Amino acid sequence: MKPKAVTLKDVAAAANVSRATAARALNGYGYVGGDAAERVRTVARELGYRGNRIAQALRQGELPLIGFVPGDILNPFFSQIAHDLDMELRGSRHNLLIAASQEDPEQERQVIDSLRALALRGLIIAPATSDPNPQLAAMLEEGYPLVLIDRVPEGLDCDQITVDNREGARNAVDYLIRSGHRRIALIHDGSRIGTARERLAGYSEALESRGIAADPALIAESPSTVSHAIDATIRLFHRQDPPTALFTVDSLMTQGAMLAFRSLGLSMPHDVSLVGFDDFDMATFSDPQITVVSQPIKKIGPLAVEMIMARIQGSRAPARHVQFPTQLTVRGSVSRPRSA
Amino acid sequence: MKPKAVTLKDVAAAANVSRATAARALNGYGYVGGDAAERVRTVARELGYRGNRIAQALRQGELPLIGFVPGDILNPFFSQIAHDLDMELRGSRHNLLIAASQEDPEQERQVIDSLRALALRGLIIAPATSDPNPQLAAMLEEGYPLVLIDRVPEGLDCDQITVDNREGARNAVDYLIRSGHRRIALIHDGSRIGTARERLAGYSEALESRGIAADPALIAESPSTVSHAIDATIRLFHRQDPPTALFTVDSLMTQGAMLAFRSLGLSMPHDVSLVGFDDFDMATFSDPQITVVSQPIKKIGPLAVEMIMARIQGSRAPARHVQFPTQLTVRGSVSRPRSA
DNA sequence: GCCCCATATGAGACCGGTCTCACAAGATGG
DNA sequence: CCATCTTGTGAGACCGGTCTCATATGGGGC
Repeated sequence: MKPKAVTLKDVAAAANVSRATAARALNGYGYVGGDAAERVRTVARELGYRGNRIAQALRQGELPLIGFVPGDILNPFFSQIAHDLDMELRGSRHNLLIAASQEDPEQERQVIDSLRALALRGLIIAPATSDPNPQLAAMLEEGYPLVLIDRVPEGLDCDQITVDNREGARNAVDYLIRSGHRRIALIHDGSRIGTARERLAGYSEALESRGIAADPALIAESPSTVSHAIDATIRLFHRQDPPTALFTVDSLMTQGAMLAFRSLGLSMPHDVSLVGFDDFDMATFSDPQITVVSQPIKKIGPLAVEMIMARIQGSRAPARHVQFPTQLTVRGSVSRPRSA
Repeated sequence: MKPKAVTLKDVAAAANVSRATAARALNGYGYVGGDAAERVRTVARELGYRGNRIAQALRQGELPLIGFVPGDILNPFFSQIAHDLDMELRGSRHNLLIAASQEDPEQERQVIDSLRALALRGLIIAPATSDPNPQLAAMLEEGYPLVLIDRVPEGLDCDQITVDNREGARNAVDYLIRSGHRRIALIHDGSRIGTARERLAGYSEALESRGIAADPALIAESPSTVSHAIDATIRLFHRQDPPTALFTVDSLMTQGAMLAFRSLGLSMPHDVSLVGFDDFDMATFSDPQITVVSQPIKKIGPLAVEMIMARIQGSRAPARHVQFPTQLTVRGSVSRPRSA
């Protein structure tokens, strides 16, 4: 009941050699006699010797671990990325430590601190806010391997992978306009999360470039949850002069809008058109299927691993800023407005 | 560019005390003079001293890490659990290492091996198969803290959390029978995964207890992916004498069935009834919403943490086998068969 | 036969902490 | 005033590896 793991010393003793020789035999470096090596390997197998990575790490400085700090693993966007990181990292014999920030800056700070104490080789983070972040700045300064995904704090020149939120939103809204809509509503969380801000900006740009005055009454702010989004949608469409189309800035809100339309008895695309940012499974399960701005999620994980590995291997290259374009995935939730 | 983390030695030197005293001051044990302690703490703060958990772990044997080996994090079932584990573990100042087995026994073996080398404090595993598992048996034998969830290898008396798959399936099928169905199809993956087998058993029992002969032609086997399930469903309903109801053993298959029905032009519940095992978001987004057997997913994570922590704290109590009951969540996807 | 070098091996430093133990003071007390 | 106890502190062992360096041995070249 006291497992007492087999150590190198045990193996060395059993094979009648010194720890140094045993280590050489097992790790295959330096000079080792053929039969000594043989003996050590046999004994190690028999004893069930299993190296202690902690000791190795202590000597060499780091554990083969990469940390990932998503906003929330429950979000399919992040669980896809977590999955890809896990797969990709396995190829480099690293393991993945996941600790969600719950989209809370303070929790994020603590989580990062606790991960750093573990002497991970690097961290992949989706920062909870786009406010300047001294903690990350300090790590970057120290040369700590760091890759930011999805969102980026202001003024931090760090390896990062984002998508072109502004353009994606602009395209989506422009598509609605080209379909004949003029009264296009928007739901966003007024959050610190930069992505939402950029999507809002894209919305405004699209309207402006087509000479449509933005109506502040059509812009709703709501926390990013399905139920809040339902409320926000209902409020928007309960007006005497309701919008003919809606653009939602994330998939949770899109789901909320779908449910709200159902309860309002509005049918898509006949009564109302909908475009959401971010693709999600349900978008293809509803009837009609939902037109969305899709992001190349599957490219993010592998690229993040590539970036962090480069840093771990000591690359001092200037920070890479990769911004993926989005793509408008046209499905069935948009048509010309009835009245138009 | 060579961060050269601040070590205890640096702090001790700067505070003009020995490492021993510095350690005592920082960790608050043993005797330390008031002003020495003060000095050490101040210096530590100024230098940005951050303990090295690896060194601590080497001395004390383990890192404050728990490993989690799910089948696949993309599966919402597992991402919910991962999320709960992460949250729950934070309370005990532990971090979560996630490495998916991809439902592959060989990969599982390797993953567990690589996690063990990291000297984690314990492992929470959803075994990929229910075949006897010597690796896990050996770990158990050694007294390694281990908690199994969702599935359990044969002949392993280990802390475990499962749900009553057989009863859940029996209830679901019985519900269909009580709704007047006689020709009830089943799609399962013929997998080694025990849960699927138990659900199949529940299906058979329900039929038998109502005196309905099971028709092998109504039992389809398909890998557990949406697209395979679509094919399987189509094959089942292309028969000259199609079933009037379908029971699917997991949420991916349920989704596949929904899509297949749509493409076949069958409308639920009018043309066909559907009950799925495992609740999922989309089940409430479709029209009609899907009747499912739901599992108390949110209870699993917290309980798993409780169990593993007890083992880590040295509990030698007999293995706990917790089996949660399931609940039939009746929604709108079942009605009396047309013909009946 | 002598020197040099390649090969094989062990001793021991080291990584950064924790912790035991010995020891030096000052306080207590009889 | 000496013995004893309480404090405060440092030296150094230790965790389990890695790795440098010194040493031992044997073969080849001259």
